[in-house]
Amino acid sequence: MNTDFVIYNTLSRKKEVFKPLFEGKVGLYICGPTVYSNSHLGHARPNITFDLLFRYLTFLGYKVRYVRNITDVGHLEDEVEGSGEDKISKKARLEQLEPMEVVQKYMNSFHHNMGQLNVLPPGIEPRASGHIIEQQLMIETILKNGFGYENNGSVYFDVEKYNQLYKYGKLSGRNLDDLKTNTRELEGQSEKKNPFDFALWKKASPEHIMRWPSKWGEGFPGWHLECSAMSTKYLGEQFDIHGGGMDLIFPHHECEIAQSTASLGHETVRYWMHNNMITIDGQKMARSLGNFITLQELFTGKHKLLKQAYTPMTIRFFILQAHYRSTIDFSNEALLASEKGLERLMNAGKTLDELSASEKSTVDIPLLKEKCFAALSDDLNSPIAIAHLFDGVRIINSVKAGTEKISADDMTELKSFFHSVVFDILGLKQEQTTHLGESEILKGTVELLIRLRQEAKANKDWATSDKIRNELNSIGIEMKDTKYGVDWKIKAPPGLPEGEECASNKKENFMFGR
RNA sequence: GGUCUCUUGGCCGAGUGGCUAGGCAGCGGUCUGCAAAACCGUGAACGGCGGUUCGAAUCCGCCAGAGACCUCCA
Repeated sequence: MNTDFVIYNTLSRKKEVFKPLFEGKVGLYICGPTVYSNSHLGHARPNITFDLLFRYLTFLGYKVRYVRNITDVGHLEDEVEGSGEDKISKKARLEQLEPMEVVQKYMNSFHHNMGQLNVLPPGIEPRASGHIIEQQLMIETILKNGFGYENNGSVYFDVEKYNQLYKYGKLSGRNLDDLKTNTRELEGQSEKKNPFDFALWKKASPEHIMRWPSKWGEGFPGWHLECSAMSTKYLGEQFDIHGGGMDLIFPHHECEIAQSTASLGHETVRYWMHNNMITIDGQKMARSLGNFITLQELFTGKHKLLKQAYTPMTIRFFILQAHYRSTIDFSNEALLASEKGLERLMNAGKTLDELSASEKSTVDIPLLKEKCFAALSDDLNSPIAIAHLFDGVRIINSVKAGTEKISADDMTELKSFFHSVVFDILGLKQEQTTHLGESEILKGTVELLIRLRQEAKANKDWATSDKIRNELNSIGIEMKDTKYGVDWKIKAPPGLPEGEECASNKKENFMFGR
């Protein structure tokens, strides 16, 4: 493979050939979650996108230092003086928990969900709360360099001053004049020189429970500082790639650039990558908009918008079927299409192991492979790569059917290619179909019925065998004869109103016979 | 209001100045006692109006619609 790996750099708004700072090594920093509630479908997107990036870089032979932070200090909900309260402490009050208990709970839940989605853990997962000193030191440097000012126990970044030497707004394509006219004036911003200045350190009000001592008084770090401090600590004063959601471009990443530049005198990030949003009815899915579906809800089907449960791999495949810089619109139809498509892809993987080789190939495996990797190297074009995989699926099935032939060498090549792309790079996996909550009694009963039906079939007693299948179907158990045996699953029980909690689509691929 | 992006067949989604995206659904077939599944094959699209061009869905302009950011957000 000689193709260059090209990535879209938000900073230049162009695709650029990726050249790491140090030969063979990549420093990668991803903005992780703020852990104050369960992860939703929207969170799956950056994590899967950058998991794909990490996996692909690794596949290309790079040694990747992969850092993804956990925000556990809490960003301010608003800046209204006196009522400033961060998300984590607010949640803590509601749930009567220690802030760190909340953090732990949702961090665990996040890790669990990521594991289900087969998202690989980063090499370093630093927490903002564990890097207060680093953040304070950075503030001191920024103050020393003249880009910040202290007022009433809080420290702010002086954007105007910064803009005189550097350009504030280069990542998001803004200029300060526009910001001056368009930044909303919020109440109680009298501490700031300008409304677009942002906090580096914020004085904690008496009721604020997350607080640390500092030379400016008790308080907590500003919202953007942790990423600047921690990325520098673990990846150095300059590193290759920084990723995150598009909604973080402004102000979060813009502020990061300003902070890093103000303290170091130069920028730290070489390539900025941003994933687009998941939409629902055409609108961004977000916690603040209340239109989100948690991953847990998706996996269990317990949400009023869900017609059924979707497995983690279906979600992963759904996300990979769109390019990361496009929006994807959520719908049951789209997810169902992904579920079916994924099944087809995975079945082909199994079929691949059953193929027999011929003298010569009638199919072009090297070309397939080349096209697929070209797509991945073109700014991680996973939908195109998947389209080529489906060409591979057709080849596999056609060879199986005898309408195409494949040589032994090509078959080895195809197997290795298929395995690399599907499992190692796209990070898909064969899902263990489990019986979520289904009782052993039910399982035993269905197995008994299957056995009775097999016997009826053996006797060509079609009346009985159809009766068993049809009546099970009418009470909500679907039975299918496959070439490997009998496949059954519980489908949505009839008569349940839309959105009612039900054990729909708990897939049970119990293979009976053979 | 400012900045930016998008508008593709029934649905989801790629891509491109002339050459099949792909998946799902539909349709036709193979297989099967039947059904389903599986597999093979297949029709169908580029918001509207102008312009540039031998040729535009792809480039430019205008219009319409949708969205993102401008406050926390993945």
